Amino acid sequence: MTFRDVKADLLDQIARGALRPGSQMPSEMELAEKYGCARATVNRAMRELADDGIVERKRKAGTRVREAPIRQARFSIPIVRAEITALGAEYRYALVAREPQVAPDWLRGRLGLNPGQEVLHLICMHYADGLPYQHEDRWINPEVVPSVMAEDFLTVGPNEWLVAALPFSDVEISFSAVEADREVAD
Amino acid sequence: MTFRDVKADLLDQIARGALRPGSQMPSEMELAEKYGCARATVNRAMRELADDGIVERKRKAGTRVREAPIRQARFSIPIVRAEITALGAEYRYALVAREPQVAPDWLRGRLGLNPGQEVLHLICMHYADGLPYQHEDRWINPEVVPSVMAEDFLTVGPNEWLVAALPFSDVEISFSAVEADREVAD
DNA sequence: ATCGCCCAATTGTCTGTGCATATCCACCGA
DNA sequence: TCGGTGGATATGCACAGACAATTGGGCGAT
Repeated sequence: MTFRDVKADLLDQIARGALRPGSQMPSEMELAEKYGCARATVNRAMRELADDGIVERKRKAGTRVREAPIRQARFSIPIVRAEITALGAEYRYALVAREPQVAPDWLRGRLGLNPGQEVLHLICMHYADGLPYQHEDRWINPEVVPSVMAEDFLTVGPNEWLVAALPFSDVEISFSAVEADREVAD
Repeated sequence: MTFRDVKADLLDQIARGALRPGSQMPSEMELAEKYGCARATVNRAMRELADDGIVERKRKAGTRVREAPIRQARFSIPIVRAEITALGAEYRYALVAREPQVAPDWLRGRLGLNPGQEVLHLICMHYADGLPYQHEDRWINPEVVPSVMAEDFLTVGPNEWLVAALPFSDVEISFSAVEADREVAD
C-alpha cells in the first residue's frame, strides 16, 4: 500500500460520494489500520490531498472534505484575440501540442473525475504581430464536451471553439498564468 | 533543524546566487550531514522545492536548480474594468483586505525574495451591475514598488493603480483563477 | 450561564533503517 | 568505434517509534 494508493482511494471515495463535502474523515490512525500501512503513509496521502485543496486539516479537529462544489467558472473566456487586436496588433494562433491523457491527481480532484478518466491536454500559443504573446495550457473533460475529441484545434483556439460550440460550459475550472521559463520561451 | 529550515536555507542560497541555476546541488546525504539531520528531512525540503518548481530532481542524476530567471510577466493587466463595461454593465470595485505580511515559501521562490521579506497582500472584488464578477488575490513586492505601501487601494484597484504609477512593472509574477468556493462566494 | 483552565485527541514532524527504482557511466565484446 | 550490460549511486518510498504543537471540548469555579 503506497501513499499514492491511499490518496487515490480517498479521492475515489470523495468523488463517488462515500465521503461527502463537509464530512469528517477518519483519523490517520484509523486509516492506517484500515489500509494496513504506517501512519506516515496515510499522513503523506492526506497532506497531498490538503495541498491539492481537496481536504482541510486541523490539529485535534481532524480532516474534513472541503466544500468545493464544482460550478461553472464564470470568467470572460475569449479575451486573448480581443486583447491583441485592441492593441492594434495582428493576432495569430498556433497549436503546440494536443494529447489525450489520463488526468493527474490534482486535476481529478478539481474536476471531480473518475480514476483513469482521460482528458484532452492542449498547449497553444497566441502571437501578437508575430511575437509570442500568451502561452496556453488547457485541460478539457471530454465527458462534458464529447465533441472536443473530434476537433483538431489546428486553426482555431480552444477558447473560441468552446464559446462557439457551447452556449455555456463548465469545462475550464482553473487556469494559472506564470511567466514563461526558458523552455516555454523557446 | 526542521525541513522548513533546510528549505529556507537552500532557497536563500539559490536567491543569493550561491547555488546558481543549472548547477548541481549536493546529494541528500551530503546535505543531511551538513545540516545535521536525517536524510528524510532533507528529502522533504528538496521535494517541496521541486513541487514549487524551484529545482528539478532525477534519480541518480541528482538535483539541479531550475533555470527560471524571474522576468517580467508580460500580461494584459487592466482588463477587468474594460471587460465589464464592454458588456454594458456598471463597474464597481471594493477592497476586501489589505495586509502586509512575510512572503510564504512558494511566493519567495517565484519572486526571488529574501527570507522574512514583507509583501503586500491585497484581496479585492470587482462587481458588474452590483453582482460579484471577479475576486482578486494579489501579492505585491514593495521592494520593487516602494510607494505601494502608501496607497490604501480603497477606491482604485491595484491593476489600475499599477499601470498608472509605473511605466512598466514585473510586480505580478503569477496569478491563478479558481472558481469561487463557498467561503469566497459569501 | 459564562468564563477560564486543563486534558486528550489529532495532526505535524524528525529519526534511522531498509529496500525499490531509475539511470549514469564505465567496461567489455563484437 | 559502436553498442549492450552491469554495477554504483541518488532519489523515492515505507515503516515504527517518538515527541511537539495545536485546539476542541469537558469541567469546575464564579
